[in-house]
Amino acid sequence: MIGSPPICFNARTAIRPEPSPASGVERKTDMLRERQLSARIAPTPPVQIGRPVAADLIAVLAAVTSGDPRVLTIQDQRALPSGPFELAHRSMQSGLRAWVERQTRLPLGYVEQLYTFADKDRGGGEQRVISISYLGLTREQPASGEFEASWRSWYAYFPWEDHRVGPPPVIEDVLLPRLRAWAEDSFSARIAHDRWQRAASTFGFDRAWNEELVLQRYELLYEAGLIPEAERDDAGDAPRDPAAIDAVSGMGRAMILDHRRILATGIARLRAKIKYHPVVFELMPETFTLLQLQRCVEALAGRLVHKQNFRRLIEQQELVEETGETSQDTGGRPAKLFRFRREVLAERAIFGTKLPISRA
Amino acid sequence: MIGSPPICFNARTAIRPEPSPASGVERKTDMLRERQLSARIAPTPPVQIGRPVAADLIAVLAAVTSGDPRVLTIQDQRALPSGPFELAHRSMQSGLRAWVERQTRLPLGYVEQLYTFADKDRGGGEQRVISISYLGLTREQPASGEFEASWRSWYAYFPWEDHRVGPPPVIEDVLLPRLRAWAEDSFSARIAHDRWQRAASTFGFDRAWNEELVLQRYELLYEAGLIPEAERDDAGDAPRDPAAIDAVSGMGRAMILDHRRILATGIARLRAKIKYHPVVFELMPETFTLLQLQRCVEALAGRLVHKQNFRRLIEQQELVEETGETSQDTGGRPAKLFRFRREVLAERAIFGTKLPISRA
DNA sequence: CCGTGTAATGCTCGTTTGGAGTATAAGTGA
DNA sequence: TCACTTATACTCCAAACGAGCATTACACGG
Repeated sequence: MIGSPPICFNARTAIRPEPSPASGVERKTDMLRERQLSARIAPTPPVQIGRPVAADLIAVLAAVTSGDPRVLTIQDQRALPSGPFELAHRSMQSGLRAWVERQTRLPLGYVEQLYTFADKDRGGGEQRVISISYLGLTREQPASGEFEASWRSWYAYFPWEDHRVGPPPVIEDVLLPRLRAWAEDSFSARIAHDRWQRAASTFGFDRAWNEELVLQRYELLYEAGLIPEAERDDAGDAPRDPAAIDAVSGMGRAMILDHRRILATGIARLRAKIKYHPVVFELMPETFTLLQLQRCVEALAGRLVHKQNFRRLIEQQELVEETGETSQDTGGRPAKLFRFRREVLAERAIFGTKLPISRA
Repeated sequence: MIGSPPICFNARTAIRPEPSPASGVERKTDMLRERQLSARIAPTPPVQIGRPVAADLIAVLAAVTSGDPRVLTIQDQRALPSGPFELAHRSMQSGLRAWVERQTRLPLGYVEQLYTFADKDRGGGEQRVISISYLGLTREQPASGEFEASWRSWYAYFPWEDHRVGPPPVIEDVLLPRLRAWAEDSFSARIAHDRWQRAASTFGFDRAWNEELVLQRYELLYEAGLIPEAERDDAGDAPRDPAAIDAVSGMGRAMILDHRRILATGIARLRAKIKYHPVVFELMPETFTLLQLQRCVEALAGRLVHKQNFRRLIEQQELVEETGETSQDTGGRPAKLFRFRREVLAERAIFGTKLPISRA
């Protein structure tokens, strides 16, 4: 990547628009700037442009339905939706948004770039593919319907990530012993120690569980050869029968290419984000009870939250306001209905919304 | 929890999690995976490959020399180094690393992807360019020498970001009045209010200064038309005379295209990162005193730190170990020399290195 | 040799957060 | 009516944090 050109640094002049990596939410500003920029004249282009590559977008679209965090999948739930990068749009972000909304009729409340990958030969031959992945949040009842897409709980792909009812048995029953075996199967005691160290710290064998290490855990399992995708790659030839791959007990459902890794990246990002940015509301219906909100957060974080503290936090931050109505769904004292105070998005530049996650 | 944009809370430690798609530090895992993936056979390229585009990499290379945070620039300090994306390397990250090390002879201790941009019309006609930006940290005495590259304090580009000796006068003397004028120059009182609200919160007129909002501040100034680059874009034709652009007092040195924006992204990312990940050490020499370390952090954060608390934090986290030697450079009691305990990188999967930033 | 300047260090304090627990109120359904 | 479920109001406590005071150690200049 990056070429060898001795001293060259391109003197390109065209200006690059693009939505803010920070705000995620596309602002008027961005649009504005983009329009202006595209009207500009590029003064001095003469730069050797890199050789052509192909680019496409991959989306991790998340929603939470009845306490279950879901992700939109295609191809028999083995792939994330993706599409070619088109020039038609002002920015990739708006392009992604338009594309998703057209395909699924779901409004995307929030879009954020995740990561850009470059694989050698994917599409064959000389051409290289660049994949730019995005995380998008949408409301409930996805009603995707249309084509071959379907929503699926992301814990189907990462069974070890759901700690809402305590640590999943699969960790101790399957992962722990296999990771230990992997660690011990090393050339040196040093490597064995390091391996075990990593396993213990990412899975919390020796400390508290950290729900944000989704990607690290996946990568560790991959490296340890416990992930079907890894075996497939190792083989160097066609993947084994999908059914067989899925059959690898306890390791979760496999996906094509590195889609599962991208999904892990998205989950990790989202779990981190909800702690300091009020994005959860993008996943909630217009009005909701505090318990519903809490359940949503718990679904994402994969762990429980202390109810009283959760409420204290939400209230003291004035994130929501009462609608005046109440809901008496789940038998029990009726709960007040709330609505997200969108004003806070403007009020505070960036702030931390915190999540009280139980230690127990 | 939750949320979307702002929720306030005290400027205490606000530890911001991070969109770290991975650890940033390239691990064996990554290499491994990439090799495997490239050997893999794509089962069903579910995706039509997009039309060819050009791609290049842009680097924000940072170092801290004698209390000054520097960035590597080219073209008379008006551009960030960049180069075409080539297929020669296993990954973009390793490509970037190799390229930089070859060009500058600087070892990159840490590399992290920042953001990927896509422009319409840049290289002319049909072809579109994708720019993938990276943040790289390197040791002191950059000794770039070689070609037209030079290190430059990043506060030359963002004069309002250095609060180490208190808020820079430029904020109250220049920015505040101009932003107020911009806010008032709106169609509606509502817009005026929103504009002022944003200005006040990002620049801390009505609350504490938040050093992480580098990008938001830059974008705000851009939107307000106070940034030379914006005028240039607005003009719709060739940029004005560079000297004239730089002359815009108080607004910092301009750069080509949106390089300054990318730099802002890098600074913001770094300021956030040092609070929960021990990356500062990548900028330090092999051995150092705690005061030097503190100065480095202060240079990056653009604000002072409480010395005693800083030490307490560093020690209790066992990030460093004594070398046994002392340094008696700056007249005063000789300071013990320390060395970073690299083991911690392996010990803890991710942990928080916290920084005690003074409120005063 | 003493006084002064500059840092390094050690310790204390009071406040703020954040995790947890207890108690009580207010509905539904059997 | 009771049994059950959830909403809500408070209280406690300990760790984390921001700040300040006091003391120790050197270099240097008279």
